[in-house]
Amino acid sequence: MPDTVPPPTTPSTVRRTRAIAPAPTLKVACSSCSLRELCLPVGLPPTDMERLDTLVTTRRSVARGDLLFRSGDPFQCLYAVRTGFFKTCVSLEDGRDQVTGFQMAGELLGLDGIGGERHSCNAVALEDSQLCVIPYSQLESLSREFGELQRQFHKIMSREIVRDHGVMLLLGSMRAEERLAAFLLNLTQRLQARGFSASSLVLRMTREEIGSYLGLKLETVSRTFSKFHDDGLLEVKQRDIRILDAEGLKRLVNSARC
Amino acid sequence: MPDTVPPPTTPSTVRRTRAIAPAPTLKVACSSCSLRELCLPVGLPPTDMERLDTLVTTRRSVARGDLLFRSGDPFQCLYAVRTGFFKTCVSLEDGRDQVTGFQMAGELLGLDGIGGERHSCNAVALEDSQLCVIPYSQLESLSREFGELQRQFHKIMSREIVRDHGVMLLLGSMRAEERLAAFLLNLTQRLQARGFSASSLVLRMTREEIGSYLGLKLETVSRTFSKFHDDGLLEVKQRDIRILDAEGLKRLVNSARC
DNA sequence: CGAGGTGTTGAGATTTGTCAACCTACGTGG
DNA sequence: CCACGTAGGTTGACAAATCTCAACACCTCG
Repeated sequence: MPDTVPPPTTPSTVRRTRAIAPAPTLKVACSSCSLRELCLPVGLPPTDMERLDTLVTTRRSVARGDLLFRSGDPFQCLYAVRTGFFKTCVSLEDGRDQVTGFQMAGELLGLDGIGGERHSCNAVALEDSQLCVIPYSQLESLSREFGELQRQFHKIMSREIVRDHGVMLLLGSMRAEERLAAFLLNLTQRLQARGFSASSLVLRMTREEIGSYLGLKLETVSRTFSKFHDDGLLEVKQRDIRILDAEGLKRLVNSARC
Repeated sequence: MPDTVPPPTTPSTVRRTRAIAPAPTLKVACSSCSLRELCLPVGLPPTDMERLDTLVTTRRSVARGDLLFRSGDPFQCLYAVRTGFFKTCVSLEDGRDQVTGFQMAGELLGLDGIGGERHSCNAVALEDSQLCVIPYSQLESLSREFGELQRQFHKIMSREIVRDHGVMLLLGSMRAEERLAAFLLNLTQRLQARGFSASSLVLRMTREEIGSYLGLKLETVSRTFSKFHDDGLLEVKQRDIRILDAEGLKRLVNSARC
């Protein structure tokens, strides 16, 4: 039974293989992880944290372009991004698909799989990445023991729902410029929380992937970038973005149609 | 402290008051509820079910047009729809808002509130409704005791996430006809699971609310209904819909752009 | 150095939105 | 019980946003 990690028997499935360090089984410890304030352990008391260290013991590396899991795979683990960057996407039979999110360090992947015991989306690494593996059944039992962990996990799921509602609002009632502005502000805010600059960023995804996430065609995304540039809001050099007028972007999102 | 039922002190807040039975505190029991196979208790063993009866002890009535909770309200309880129909919506400062879902019997409301300890959307009754009140902190402790309940609750949250991803797909990559077709098929499927006809339904929401959910203007929704009628897919008489060609609707959704 | 993936830009087509007029059904109050 | 007012629904004509198709530029990687 192909149960756990889908066997990369055919090296041809690995795109752009650039000799990723062979899955190091390093000592992992949430309690000493620099991401602990952005990840599952947020705010846990020391005792809970120690037990979490016993839960999260393995890592997994995924090379850029490779899948962490795909829709239909049996669900067993959640993953916390340690380094790197992911996208998740769902697809329709006819080939169309929709990027449902981009995940960076400290964010969880795989919550979609709990309900149906199979993953319902694809998770693709947009750069070489490392993840902490969280066996779900162990998380279940540990969170029966530790109320704070349970609560924290529920909060993470709830916030994912709220985030999704925000995306629906964006897709359902914003125009192209507002969508892109909201997207950039969201990205910089999350990057800033991770210690990066609030005003310059490197996009890890293509225009097409941004477009898919925002419900726009890649050309519209590209044009909107150009417009932002012409309006003095951004400096755009391919995937390098420098935000010149964050307030201007915020105004675009909020006071859209007065 | 206004803890449980918010005091309907000002009768003026109640629109269209048509003398709803004054919040009956009936004996409530999940174990004997006809909705148990569609609601939180799905698949729980008898012992867990009994304990659930001690958790869900109160009901709440909401008249058509009234709010169950609104964005910003402190979060304390989840709600299971017993009878009636709800919409949830999020709004932007500038007045625009987005319907994020429609909930019918057996479905849960309030999951958005766990993450921020406040509700992040409005829940509005689209018809006179009754709900079971599920105090969240008690659900937490009970689900630490009963693994099956914990797992069931996680599944419900996960499925909500998957549902939201489906809506993103709809909003991000489908055209008006596909969106409406997908919406109608989803509604009838859920109604059918509740013992209603698969081919005729009464919409509980306005064209504008459908439009908000689907990211379309009400005129577009109306025109699309008319087109479906002209194409022999539906019979439309205001809110009464009869589906004449379910296969045709499915074809619209799946094989959209060949 | 060349190839292929990615990004930009233009012109025209298409879909959806906007505004306005009008119709319909329902609930309220006379 | 009927008339009327109003919210909700339909339809038309036109405007605007976005998509489509196409050409071309750029950049990275082998």
